[in-house]
Amino acid sequence: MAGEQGRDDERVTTVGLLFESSAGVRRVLEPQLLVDSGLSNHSFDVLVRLVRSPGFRLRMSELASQTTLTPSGLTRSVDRLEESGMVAREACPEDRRGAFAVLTAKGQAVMAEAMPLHVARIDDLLDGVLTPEEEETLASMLRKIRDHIRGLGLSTACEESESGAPLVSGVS
Amino acid sequence: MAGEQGRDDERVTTVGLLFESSAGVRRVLEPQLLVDSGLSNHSFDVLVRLVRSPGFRLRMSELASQTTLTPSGLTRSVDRLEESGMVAREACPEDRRGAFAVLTAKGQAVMAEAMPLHVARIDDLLDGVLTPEEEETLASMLRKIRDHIRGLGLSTACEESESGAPLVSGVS
DNA sequence: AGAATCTAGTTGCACACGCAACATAATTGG
DNA sequence: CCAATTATGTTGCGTGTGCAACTAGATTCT
Repeated sequence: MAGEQGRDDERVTTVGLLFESSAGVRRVLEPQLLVDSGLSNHSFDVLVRLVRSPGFRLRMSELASQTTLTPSGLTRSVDRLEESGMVAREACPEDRRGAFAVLTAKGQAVMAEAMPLHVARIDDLLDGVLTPEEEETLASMLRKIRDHIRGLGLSTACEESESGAPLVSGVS
Repeated sequence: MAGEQGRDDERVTTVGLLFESSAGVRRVLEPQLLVDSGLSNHSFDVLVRLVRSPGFRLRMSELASQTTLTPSGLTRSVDRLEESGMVAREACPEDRRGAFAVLTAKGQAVMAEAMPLHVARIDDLLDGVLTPEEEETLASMLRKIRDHIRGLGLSTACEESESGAPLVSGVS
């Protein structure tokens, strides 16, 4: 079963392409973002979600599931953002174990400056590569993939028992 | 230039979607890959390039530029693969500072088992999300992006002087 | 109500990554 | 032919990340 190559292999390639292009875009954009605004990609990601949220606030868990970070990574990321004075933690009145991350005035100012710069960088990078319709198509496909993955068990994985044990030789 | 929101913002979203879907796919696939074959995403990536190369061999630099790793990261990655006995380093006769990474018999065996499993995992993940034509379209767009980025200065960045200094407040 | 279970968020730990500096070898120039 | 420059690959160091274990608060069940 599943021994041939060809159509199956295309999917591996597509996934590889997804990783490659994502990493490539990131490798180009991240240093520029750092120079322009002093922000890492992850920090920017967090701040973007906050800017777009009503009241500039979001629950930690919500933030974690929206960004590409795990809860643990998000905690550290927000720690750093808090140290920089761009984000503040606020207790949640209804759920005393929960916490909001809220954008401070400084955070808003930073983003107000960072966004146009970043948009310009992206334009520099992407102009002439895809037509506007292609970009739209790309976005819609990526959205489908993302939504599908979000629909799976994001938090606690449960269905893990179909193949059981490590099948490949002993690899440490 | 590049100050309004709207169409410009779409691109930010598209790039965000690229990061998100890539990270999401990876978060799902990587643990499965580890259980199935004992390989990390990066290791698998390296091995795939080698499997597809004539003589199962590739120069370190070539490998670095093809994968999502920096030369430094690749060195460590190949170190680990070498410890596991899946890859061996071989001196390059024509260029005595260069090195080949070559797949050992064990490495080939591991990949022979890992590939079908991984393909099945990807099928599980992606089936029903995109039509075959959509997948093809997606792949071709991602390829365009990747190729465009590869065409830029991959190694030593040179054109970095258009905006000069950090423009946003003092952010540490 | 009280115990068991579950959820939100944080931390210890180990590990992998990138950057910058380095060693070594090839290439170019005087 | 020997010096300066460039290219290949590896290491020291700092940092960011995820996993698993943990604390604390909510929820459910009897």
